[in-house]
Amino acid sequence: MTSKSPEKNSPQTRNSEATRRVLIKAVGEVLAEKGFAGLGVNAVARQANVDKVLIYRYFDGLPGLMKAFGQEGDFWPSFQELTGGDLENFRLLSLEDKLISLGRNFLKGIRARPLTQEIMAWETGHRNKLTEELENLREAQMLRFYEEFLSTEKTDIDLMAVTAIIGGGLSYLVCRSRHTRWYNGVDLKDEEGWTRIETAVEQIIKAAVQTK
Amino acid sequence: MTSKSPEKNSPQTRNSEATRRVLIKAVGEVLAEKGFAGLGVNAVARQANVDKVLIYRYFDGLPGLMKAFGQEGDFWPSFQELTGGDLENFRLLSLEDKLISLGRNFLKGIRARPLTQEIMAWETGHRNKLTEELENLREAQMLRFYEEFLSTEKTDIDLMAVTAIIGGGLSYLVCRSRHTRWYNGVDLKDEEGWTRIETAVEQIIKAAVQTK
DNA sequence: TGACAATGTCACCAGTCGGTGATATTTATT
DNA sequence: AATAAATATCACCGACTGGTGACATTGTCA
Repeated sequence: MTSKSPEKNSPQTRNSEATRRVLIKAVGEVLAEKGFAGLGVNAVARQANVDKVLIYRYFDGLPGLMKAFGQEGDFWPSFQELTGGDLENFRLLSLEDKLISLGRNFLKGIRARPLTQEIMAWETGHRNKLTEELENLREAQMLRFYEEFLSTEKTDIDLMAVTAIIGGGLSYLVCRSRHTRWYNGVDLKDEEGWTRIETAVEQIIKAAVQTK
Repeated sequence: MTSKSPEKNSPQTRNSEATRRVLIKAVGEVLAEKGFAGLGVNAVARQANVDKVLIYRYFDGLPGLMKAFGQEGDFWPSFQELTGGDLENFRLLSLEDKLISLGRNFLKGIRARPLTQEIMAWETGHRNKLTEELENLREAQMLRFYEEFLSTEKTDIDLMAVTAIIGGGLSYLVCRSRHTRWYNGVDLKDEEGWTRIETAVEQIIKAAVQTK
């Protein structure tokens, strides 16, 4: 066996599949550390300890790498999370209880995903392969959820529009809470503020559903 | 030799106050054209047709200039706008009608302010002198509005939290609509989608207020 | 063994960024 | 008119960016 001669610099793994994975992982790391603004070929390559030219070779540039990253991750609360774990049981709940559970679990799910928050925040102002990917995932999942659990419900209100406002509001507040304490007199840095929000969501849903 | 490019270049106004104004105006222009990501000393100075060193001299750097910009503009819907014009008349409305009017006018107000949208979108993910300034303005205004028109109302629901969710939701959807068509099955690029949202807000408010 | 593609490293490009020190020009004061 | 202060311009710095072509190393197959 030839001398490995690794003393020079990096361990040149010579394994394209592994390198791909390292690069994809590095995207998440850079995103977590520097945020979207710091995400570039140089930063990612540095983080992966790999030459940046490989990003072009393997992913045809940063957009391609971002798309690959988007397809790998656990970015949105799953049906399991949204329903509280038991899909069949969830199906038997009243509309009111379904929506309350959905709201509460959605909030919990995105609050537990800082990376998703970063992406959502960026998504509000920009568009790229990653945000596109994530957007498609979310939209498809939301519509599937609606089909699966809500489409048979009889109601006078525009369920999709109402959940859009509430879901958007929760996303907005969660994103803002990362850098801003107060919104409309609610303390987003304190757990008490979030219970206020959660209670308000419940009140809204209860009231809206009763409207027949 | 001396071949000084005579009037090829700027009219060196020699008027610091005017230069200040030109720079502040340039911030808005760059923001409108390139967005926050393209906002830097070089870009602003280029837009203002002024040397960038003046940004440091007059505003002690970009943050100071951004703060000055934040104090100049018309970024948030005024009380006039939010109440529909007639403050005294507004005061006589029922809580339900007050909130519906507030929601509708708030939506209208921010949809008409692309610069505010850009700032809000940025604010979701970052923090700087400008977003701080705007944040303070908004928070103060919202609390003043509450004091002035809503604090005397008797209700079982958490008015501030509910309006935080709805206001946040509307802000989120407006910001997203600039780059994304669909959210939760609602078409944000079509006026019909916005009437759905507006109707949903009304329904939510009506229902929530009835809860006694 | 030799040939060759796959894989990884390196050096360099032109462009932009924020920032600064030196200098030129105008205006106000004496 | 002489001088000093205010105002604006210019040239340059080091650091970083996205991107590319040339080169070195490895593994595989004939």
